[in-house]
Formats: sequence, C-alpha cells, structure tokens
Amino acid sequence: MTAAHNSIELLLRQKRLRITAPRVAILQTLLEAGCPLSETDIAGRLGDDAPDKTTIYRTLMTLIEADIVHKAFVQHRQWYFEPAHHCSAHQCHPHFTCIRCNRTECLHGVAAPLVTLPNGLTMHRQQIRIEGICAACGTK
Amino acid sequence: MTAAHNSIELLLRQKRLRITAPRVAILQTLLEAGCPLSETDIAGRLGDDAPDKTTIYRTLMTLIEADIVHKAFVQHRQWYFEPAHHCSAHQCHPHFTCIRCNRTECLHGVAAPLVTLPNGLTMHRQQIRIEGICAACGTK
DNA sequence: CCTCTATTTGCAACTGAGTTGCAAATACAG
DNA sequence: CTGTATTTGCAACTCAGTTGCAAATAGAGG
Repeated sequence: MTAAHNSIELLLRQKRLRITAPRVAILQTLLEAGCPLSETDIAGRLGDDAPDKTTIYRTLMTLIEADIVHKAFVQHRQWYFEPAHHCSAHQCHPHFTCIRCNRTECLHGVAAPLVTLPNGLTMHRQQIRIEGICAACGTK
Repeated sequence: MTAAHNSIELLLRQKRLRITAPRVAILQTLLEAGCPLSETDIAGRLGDDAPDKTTIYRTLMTLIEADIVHKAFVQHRQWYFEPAHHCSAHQCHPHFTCIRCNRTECLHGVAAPLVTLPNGLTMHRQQIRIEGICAACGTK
C-alpha cells in the first residue's frame, strides 16, 4: 500500500464512496496522467488489469458526481476526463487543441476572466477551448 | 426563387461551391434557425424533403471547410452546427447550457476577451462554454 | 440547347463510443 | 462472521457519424 494509494482512498472515503479496486485504479491513472484521458486511454494504461469498459464509464460518472473528476472536452467523438483538483470555483484551465497534429494540452498558468452573464443566468462552470497551432507544428 | 435563396446561392458561389439542392436547403435551415442544430434537427426541419443523412454530414463538412458554418458544441454525443456569420476573427459567441433543462442558448451580446497564449502557440479560434442555471429554471 | 466530365448524392453496410439489464461478486456495517 | 446494499462484468444493444461505390447532376465548353 503506497502513499498515493492512501490519499486516493482518503479522497474516496471523504465523499462516502466505497473503496473498490476499479475506483482506485482509475482515479490513480487520471491523477498520474497529467493530461485528460479517454476511457480507452485509461483501459490501455491499465492493460490486462483494466476493469470492464462499463465499469470504467460508470466509475467516471460516479467520480464526476462526487466532483472528483471533470469532463474536460470531446475529441473525435470521445470524452476526455481529468481530475478536478486544479480547477477554481467556477472554471477549469483552458484546453488548447492543435488543428495540425490534433494534440490537446492543458493551459494551467493562463489567466481567463469569467464572462459576465446576462441577468437571470447563474454560472456554474465556464470552460474555454482554443484551437490553434502548437509550438511543435508552428516551427515546421 | 426568393431573396433568401439568392443570397445563399451567392454565398456558395463566392466560395466556388456548386449550387445544389441539399446545400441550399441545409444552409437555409441553419440561417433561419437562430440557434445551433444537429444533423437530426436539420433532417427533422426539412421533413420528407431532407437529404440523406450522409449528404447532410458531408455538406456540413464542406460548409465548415469553406468557413460558412462552425461546429458549435457537443451535447449528448451529438454535434451542433451554426452559421459562422456572427463570429469575429478569432472567436464565436459563448454558449450557455442549463444543467437542469439541458437547453443551450447563444450569448450574443456578451464580452469575452481572448486568452493570452503562452509563447509558441498561435490562436485560431477560442470557444467558451458555460454551464449554469437558465432564467426559466432559476425561478422555479 | 446538347455533351461530357468532375463533383455530388443516396444507399447500404459498417464503426465504435457509450448505455442498459441482469446475475454474480464484494465492501463494509453490525 | 453474516447479511445486505452496492458494485462489477458480461452480453447485447443504441445510434451518431463514416466509408465505399454506383447512379445522378451541376455547370463548363462547345
């Protein structure tokens, strides 16, 4: 039992979620990744030990309801998921997708003011997605 | 032949695209809608005259390449499309999705400054998506 | 108004992400 | 250790979007 395992179990216990092998494995994979992952990414990283596809999706939904994980963005018809721990109250970091190489990166250190909503609307979460050319593709 | 038809044909001709019935019908539907539509929305609005699903998707892709239409957002695993004519150089209006009633509206009159990108990255387009409670659901 | 050809359309079959129902396994409270 | 509510795995399914190909057609050049 590693320290990382302990903190993951603590996180689950705080949200009154049962400690199960799939939940620990999926959450640990997302935390270690450093970038958003899709269901197939998660299954791939866990290899033969990966839980069933259904379990991965249901676990992700459970973690989203508990506000431990967020849906980050859609790419090629797939959802990408990331830990919610770096998000401020109403906003995660922006995501940058390169329209040449199709890779997406997280912009952590970037200022992104909240939009002022018209009367009547209440903000829950603001997401910013940027399309452009990444550093590697720009110099080619 | 209506005036609307004429301006649509002009738009297509300017982009060197052939004037075909499906293209005119799909573009007119999007222009009249005032909100983003999915492929099934478009087919539904055109009724029995609707082109084949394949043609709708291929036409939308053609219009996107010609910068006449944009992909607005994904909802429930479906893409929604809208005319590009209200977008500024690097940004469309933000989209607001109500997490109770699941309806999405366009925020046209809202100021949304462009994020300052880290060195090396070039901006092509910035999209803002906001989740929250809409006016109707907020007063319930 | 015709003819010819590159482009576009419709059909059918497919792909694959995500979902659903249900029986077996299991976390954990007592 | 036992009982039960929760969770998992499997199999079958859904449906948005794609692909290949033959038939239809826009529009250029006579």
